[in-house]
Amino acid sequence: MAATRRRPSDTRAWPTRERILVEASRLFATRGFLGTSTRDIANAVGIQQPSMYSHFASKQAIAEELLRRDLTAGTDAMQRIAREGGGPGVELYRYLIWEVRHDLESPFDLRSLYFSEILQLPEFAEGRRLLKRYDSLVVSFLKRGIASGEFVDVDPSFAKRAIDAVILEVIRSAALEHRVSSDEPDLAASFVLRALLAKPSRLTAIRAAVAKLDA
Amino acid sequence: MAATRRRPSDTRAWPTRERILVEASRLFATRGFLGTSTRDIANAVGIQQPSMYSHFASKQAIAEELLRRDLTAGTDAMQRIAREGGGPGVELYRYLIWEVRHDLESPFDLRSLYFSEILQLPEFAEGRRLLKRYDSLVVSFLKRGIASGEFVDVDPSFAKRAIDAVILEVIRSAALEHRVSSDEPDLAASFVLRALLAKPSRLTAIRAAVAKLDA
DNA sequence: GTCTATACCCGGATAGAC
DNA sequence: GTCTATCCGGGTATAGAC
Repeated sequence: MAATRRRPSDTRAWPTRERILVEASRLFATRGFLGTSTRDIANAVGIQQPSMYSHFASKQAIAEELLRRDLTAGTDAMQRIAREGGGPGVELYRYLIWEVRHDLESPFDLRSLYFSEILQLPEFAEGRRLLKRYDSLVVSFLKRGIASGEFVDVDPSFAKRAIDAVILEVIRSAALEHRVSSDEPDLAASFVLRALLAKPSRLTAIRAAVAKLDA
Repeated sequence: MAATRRRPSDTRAWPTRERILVEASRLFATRGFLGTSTRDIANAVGIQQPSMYSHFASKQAIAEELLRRDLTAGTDAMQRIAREGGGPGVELYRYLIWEVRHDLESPFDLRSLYFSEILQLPEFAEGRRLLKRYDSLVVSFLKRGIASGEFVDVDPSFAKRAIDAVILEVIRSAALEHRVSSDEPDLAASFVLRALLAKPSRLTAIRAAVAKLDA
């Protein structure tokens, strides 16, 4: 069971603006958006606190950019995988693998932004809009799987929430334990598919089909 | 699909100490522990900020009491259900129903304390200890289910994390949407059991057995 | 683009009157 | 047990030199 260290990237050579995004996302994840000060971020980056304002107009602008990048990447991946086809089971499995891998490899750690209620603050209207678009993509995808009979007949909104929850937990424990087993993406995707497939025994065939597609 | 409003309880007659715990848990959930000020809590309770210190020595002491109450209740319920028997499937289903109902009916909202990393702060050693005890109870229970063949052969630690994630998500969206469908406990328990049962078709029988036990 | 200096408000916590 | 008054450190953000 191979283990990969999370975010091994040496960010010292990165542009300051990128390093602010990376360190801010880490601090937001552990201390919350409201619990993170601009001084904390500046300290982690290694600059003085006011220097941040050459790159971002406010602390909120940092969170907004993180949300925008993450949500457009997720939406793009969903759409690409749906275009490539294979049926609901294969597509959901591929998407889950992509999402978990993406989250584990990303230098950004965004769980706090989705989990806490800061998205409900009036200032975060744009992030809310992007999130809604992404949510309805996933729900309509689950609906197709249920209608086709490949997924069990569960409330698609509930299923979407359960999927998000499992993904978030994988990211959370990866950050907490600093190292994460490399089969975490498959563990998560398999857990979700077993819960959703009308015939869970199809999981083996789906895994094989995806391995072929990605080869 | 009946809907129950969350926490309808009129807390105005409660002792101040209890009201502090209730309002603090709500604020911690939405703004984080670090993002919540003692003034926020006092305002929500309707007292002046320094009056809180007649009831708790510090903001941290409030969080500690919330953790202690929640973790001892969960551990007690797990142990009671395990004593009453019925086999891994039945016991896990019962426990999940209990947990989700308990969380939805509780006046306290503790997700931020478990989700964020404040538990990692050195000050929260007692909470960490209680959480570890609870976690190992759940894991050893899952191990028995796997050994007996009733659950599929998954990493029990991963399964525990996935279970926690689904429960947390149910609480989260209940708080977010202010009302929650009364079959949410069954949706969550069924999702988890489908993912874990070697024969997901046993779910119907398990549900029936539990209905009989609880009648 | 980064620095120092600074404005100004909000944070947790204590003292002491009632 | 609750109040007012207060301490002081830390919060976001801006001004202006280099």
